[in-house]
Amino acid sequence: MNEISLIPDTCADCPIRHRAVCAKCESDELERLDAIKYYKSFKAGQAIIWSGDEMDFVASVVSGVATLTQTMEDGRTQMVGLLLPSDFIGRPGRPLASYDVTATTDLVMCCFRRKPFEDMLVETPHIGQRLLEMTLDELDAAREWMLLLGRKTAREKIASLLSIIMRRDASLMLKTGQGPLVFDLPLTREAMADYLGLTLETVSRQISALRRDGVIALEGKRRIIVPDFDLLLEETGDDADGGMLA
Amino acid sequence: MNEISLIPDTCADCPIRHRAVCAKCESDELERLDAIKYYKSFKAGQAIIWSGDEMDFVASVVSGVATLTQTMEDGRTQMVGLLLPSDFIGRPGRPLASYDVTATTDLVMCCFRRKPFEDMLVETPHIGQRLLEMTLDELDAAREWMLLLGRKTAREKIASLLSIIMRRDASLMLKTGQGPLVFDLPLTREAMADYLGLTLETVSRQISALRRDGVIALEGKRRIIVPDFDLLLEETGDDADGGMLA
DNA sequence: GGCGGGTCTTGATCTCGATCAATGACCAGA
DNA sequence: TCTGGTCATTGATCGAGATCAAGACCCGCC
Repeated sequence: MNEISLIPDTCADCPIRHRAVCAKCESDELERLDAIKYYKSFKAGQAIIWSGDEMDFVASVVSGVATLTQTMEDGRTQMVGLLLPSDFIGRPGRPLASYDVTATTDLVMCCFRRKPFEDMLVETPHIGQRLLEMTLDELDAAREWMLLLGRKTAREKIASLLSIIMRRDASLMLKTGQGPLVFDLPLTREAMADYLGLTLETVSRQISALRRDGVIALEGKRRIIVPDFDLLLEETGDDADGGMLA
Repeated sequence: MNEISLIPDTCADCPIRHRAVCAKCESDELERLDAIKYYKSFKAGQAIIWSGDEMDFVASVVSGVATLTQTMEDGRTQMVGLLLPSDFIGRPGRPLASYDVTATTDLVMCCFRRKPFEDMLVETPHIGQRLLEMTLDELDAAREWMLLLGRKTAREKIASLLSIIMRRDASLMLKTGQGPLVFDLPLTREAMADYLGLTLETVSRQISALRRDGVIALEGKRRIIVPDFDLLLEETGDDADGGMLA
């Protein structure tokens, strides 16, 4: 039950050491960060922050998956961020949260008290430089996502989401021999719908359709098997070369 | 015909001096920037950059409006950025353009040669700090945009776009007496459709509907008159307080 | 002053995904 | 073992926006 074993003893042991906001830090900078940081764990489904909450910290996702969502007055919900290990939560200089943040799997965060973090942002350039890189990457991802939301069909949206999740946690992915790739969806059908701008029924139908057509196979509800990754890519509507950024 | 008169003589005269990437620069930093900069003008409709092009500069929009768009193989197009004066074009460290950039009005850009700009980014923290702020703002805007694309109705999308354009160039806006606000759309119906993830026919129909319902009035095709801004805001689907970021 | 092309509007019809509704699968707890 | 709850699937029908099509408006140009 206790997830404390997943919390790294030192930054050197940290699974996101080389990809998170601290990636460029020297050991003296890490020591300074160490003094203002603490770990926090959440269970799958638990709310981390509500939009409008006061936020006295910023954080990195150490393990697990969280989502950023916006909700309209009448309840319509859109996911606007999918946070995987090493991703950053919060905005320096902003005291109130702008989005709802929810853990969709069990999750560990490495939190930094906001004020001292902001001071370090000014004083130690490595953190600001890394945060700029990460923010530019997120902006690129947001722009791909906008193309998906505005112009892709439901089937293309599902195929795109599957390939995005596969790519983003490629390191954690289970490989079965040569070809087929296996991974677990960290999202419910409803969360997938909120990501894609669809209803959960349409998500379910399109997953069934992709299964019928042999593009994917299922093991239980959450485990996806992709026998041929190129076949999945063709269904995304992206360019053959992945439509990825040059 | 010659737009050269719109090019500022010195940075002190520059209309975007206090909002662009150079906003935090001291005079010595401005001098360094000055040595690597040049102005470039474009006519309405002209392509500035194609996705995949080599880009040996980054730039600020000085005056006019440009768009960032992505196009799928079959021609489906989605706008992913609307660049108004002071907005930044290009990504430090990236030699190839990721998006098509097009001038939708006559436009002046202040370009910086990329390599020396990247050097300054490392050496003078003010530029990197400002670029980080601007990028975080763009990311917030992209997330609002995702909510619009994924969950808003066609009518809400149009109302949202109108209020976004009004807000963003509020400074340039023509005020007629007290209440009614007047502004010119810097986009064709087709560009609006690409912004909103709609067809141009639907854009046209919804604009007509908002006109019929008295939410807006038209003067020609491009000039919009808003008799009551609150009425327009109600049509956007956003929270009463603008749904804006805390 | 009429012609041609770009831009915009409006109408008729179709279709994809939403909505409404029922059922199934799975699991934790009584 | 049964029960209630969450999550997912599938079917029937509806409707917002896409698509196809026809004109209107506007402006520069020969």
